[in-house]
Amino acid sequence: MAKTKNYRHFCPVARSLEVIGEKWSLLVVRDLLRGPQRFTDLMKYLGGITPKWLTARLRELERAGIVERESVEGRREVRYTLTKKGRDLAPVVEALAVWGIEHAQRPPLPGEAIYPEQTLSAVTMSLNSHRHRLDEPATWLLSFGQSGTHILRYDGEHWSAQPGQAGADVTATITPEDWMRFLGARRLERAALLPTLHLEGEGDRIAEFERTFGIRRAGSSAD
Amino acid sequence: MAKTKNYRHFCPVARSLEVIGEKWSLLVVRDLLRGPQRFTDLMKYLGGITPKWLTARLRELERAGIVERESVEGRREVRYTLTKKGRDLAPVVEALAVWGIEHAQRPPLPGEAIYPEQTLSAVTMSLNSHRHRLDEPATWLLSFGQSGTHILRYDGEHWSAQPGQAGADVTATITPEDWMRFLGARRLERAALLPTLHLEGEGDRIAEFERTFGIRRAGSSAD
DNA sequence: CTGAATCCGACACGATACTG
DNA sequence: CAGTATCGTGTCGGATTCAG
Repeated sequence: MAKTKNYRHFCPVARSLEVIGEKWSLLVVRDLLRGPQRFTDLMKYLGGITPKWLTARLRELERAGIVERESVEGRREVRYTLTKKGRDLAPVVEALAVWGIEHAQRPPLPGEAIYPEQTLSAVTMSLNSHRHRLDEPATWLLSFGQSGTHILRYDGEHWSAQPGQAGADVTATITPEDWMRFLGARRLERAALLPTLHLEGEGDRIAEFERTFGIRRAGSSAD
Repeated sequence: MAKTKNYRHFCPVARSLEVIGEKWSLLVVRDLLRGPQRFTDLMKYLGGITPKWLTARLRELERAGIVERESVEGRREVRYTLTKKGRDLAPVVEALAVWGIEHAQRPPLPGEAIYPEQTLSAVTMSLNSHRHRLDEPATWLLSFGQSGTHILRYDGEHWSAQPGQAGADVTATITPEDWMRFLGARRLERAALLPTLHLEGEGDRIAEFERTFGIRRAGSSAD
């Protein structure tokens, strides 16, 4: 890494890119931002990386003080965690997610790795970044069948997402594939895909959900 | 580009990196964020890029709708400008600059390309990002000898920088090299480098300047 | 002097297989 | 589960050349 990806600029942007500009590096950080992960978890989320390169990236990130490697006592497991330096990369990942949602979306490709937690994390980043507000706190449950359930929550100020279940104001039941297709669509096409979400809840709470995802209203949407 | 830097994830972060994750791409955007530039301007600021790769990156960024190429009527000059899609990358560059200032700084290497405008742009990003405030608006003049003069301005809310001269509250006269060394130093070492700045102005305005650059006070500094 | 194109070598990376 | 090893390909740097 130090060889070719060396800009020799006295510029913090160039310096940052020298550290985390290699292929896969920022995606490793993206996945570790959701919490500690094991080697095979990362392999799964990064779908397509070879073990050789994941090892290489993790070693580099470790040397750079971004990632910490913790061996679980007695077990063969290794947990990778972000240090503070690593967590401080959150704004970078967030900015990339926001830009990607606004300017680089496309429908999912056939056979593409599909992990709802990644998209939900991106959706919350975008909503927080655009300061999207509701009139009151809300809890939305997204049920992806055997791919698990996730909660998208607005606490009156910030948005957050986590795997799990809870009493929800709105429940969406949808396959991961259809969810991706919905997110990958532009506003006008989303209305047509709305039935695939099978929304349940009170009428005005459903309307909030739809507005948040850009149905029938411009501006302040997760696009 | 489309070959190896293709993640096949349905994730906006991965999508963004597919578009602007190649070497040099974001640095081209960094320099165009300060305004339109010609091919040779970019060559200069990117110190080290080969014309072949600058051409390649500009073509890719053009195809991606991030950069626009404008031929100046009658002349051979070509001006490269950012589109809205390109300007929307500002938060990404900003986040990288902030992280780089906080976690990847180092003193300038000998023979390293030195362009004060790049560092000033990064400094304003960092100050704005940390919401660094002064009690009143301020205009600071940085005179780099034959490398030109630059103005760092606080309008009571935001920080900005531009090349040029103006009546200033504080004037610093310093070589670009010493300025880089100052910025590359950690807080404790900066105090020692302070004399190289040759600050002029009223006592309390100078104190503001010093506080902003982390002298004698922790927190809310450009570090 | 500006805005490129061309050839070549180094190494970053992908695909596949294998191991403690 | 958490990696190594081997081999082929693509990306990039360096030097040179070229047309307005």
